[in-house]
Amino acid sequence: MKYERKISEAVIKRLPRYYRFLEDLMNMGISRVSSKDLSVRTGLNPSQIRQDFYCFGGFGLQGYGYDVEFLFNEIKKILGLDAINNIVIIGAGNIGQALAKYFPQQKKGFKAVGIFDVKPSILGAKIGELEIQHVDKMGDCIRENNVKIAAITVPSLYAREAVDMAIKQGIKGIWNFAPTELKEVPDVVIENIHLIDSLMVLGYKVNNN
Amino acid sequence: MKYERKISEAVIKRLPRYYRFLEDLMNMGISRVSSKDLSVRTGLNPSQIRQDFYCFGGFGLQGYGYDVEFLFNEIKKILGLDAINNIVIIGAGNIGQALAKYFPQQKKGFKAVGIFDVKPSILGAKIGELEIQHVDKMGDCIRENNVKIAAITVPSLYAREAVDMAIKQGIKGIWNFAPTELKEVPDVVIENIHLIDSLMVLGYKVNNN
DNA sequence: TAGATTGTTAATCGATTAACAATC
DNA sequence: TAGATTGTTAATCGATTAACAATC
Repeated sequence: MKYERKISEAVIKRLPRYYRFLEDLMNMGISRVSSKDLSVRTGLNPSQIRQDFYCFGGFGLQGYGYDVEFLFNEIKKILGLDAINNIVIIGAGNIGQALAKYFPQQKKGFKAVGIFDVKPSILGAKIGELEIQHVDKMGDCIRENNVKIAAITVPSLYAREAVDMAIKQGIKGIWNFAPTELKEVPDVVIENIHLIDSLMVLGYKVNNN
Repeated sequence: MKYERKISEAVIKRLPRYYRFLEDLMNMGISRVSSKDLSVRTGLNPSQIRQDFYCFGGFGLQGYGYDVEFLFNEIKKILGLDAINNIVIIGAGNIGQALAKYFPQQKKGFKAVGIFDVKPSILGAKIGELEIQHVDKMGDCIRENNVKIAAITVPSLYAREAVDMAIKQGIKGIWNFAPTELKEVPDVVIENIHLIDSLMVLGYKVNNN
């Protein structure tokens, strides 16, 4: 079965983009799309688009194209967005609070179920629907809500510690916002959002265009 | 001259990482590093590291390695971090406010000099050192501070409009936080931070590990 | 049926890695 | 000088793109 083969990172990274565009098409009432159409809209090569879907067995019909809703739902399933994905946020600073407000109710398949910190002065404060709790309470929250993903929004210096703690409580995915490289841990996946890095790349391009 | 050749995207994206590691080395008082050392620390292949620096003419000494401070400063110059890079933030929602607090005073070479919105109820509010101003004032701010980069943190629906406005006022780089694909504009560089996409990729990996 | 467009293999392209001569 | 490690070219690998037979 095609699913068995390892899907490359490059392909996975394009899936959310397809997903977004297909959602737009659905909202526009378009029910059918060809790889050529999608190419024009996404800027990707039509061969690449077909190749990407082919990794999962292919979702189209020769001579017709792709059914928008069907394709949308297939990608939804692949990305695991048909289930509830609960996340916890470690660190209730600027970014942590912004995330807590951003994922209130299963926004796009993800939902923040807890935000944690250690700073006494902010414990108990309400961020949207959530209350900032002490990290000591995190283990319970993770187990009760079957949480697999933790967003790390603490200062770099404490990132390692926060990650170790999260993994000990059963977390399998780290969404890291600290501008530091976290050491790989077996069976745990790390996805970095290095804002500064991204801004530096942009700065370079602006100055060298 | 080597600088003239087009540097690939992949190389540029690794530069901030080198920069961060070299800063760490400096803080640890380490003055000399080989590509093999850097390889162990960054997880990158030593050949790749040398190849990357070779793109810019090479910064090392045969039989010795690289001088940490020299290399750090060269990368700093390449990334344009030896100058002040002012940015404006369009959209004073959760993310916009978090960014404004994150770049108060030339943090890592970048400085937010203005944050703009249209919502009357929040205009005038202080975010750290900055006051939320109406977007009508943005043009003046961009010219006065020679701003080249705008962070877009408005809802997707208004992203296109915000970008057009920014470009009209002379912006050359768009740091886009709206979960939408912006159409390419000649002479303007776009760098996307698609938080949802990143989280979806993480979710996929967690479920398929 | 004829036309369209996928699924799938093959070719190309670019990025990563290996190798080693140059040289400090 | 001998050892180390870069600069630089060559080989490998993987991702992208092209081509076209299959088939709706």
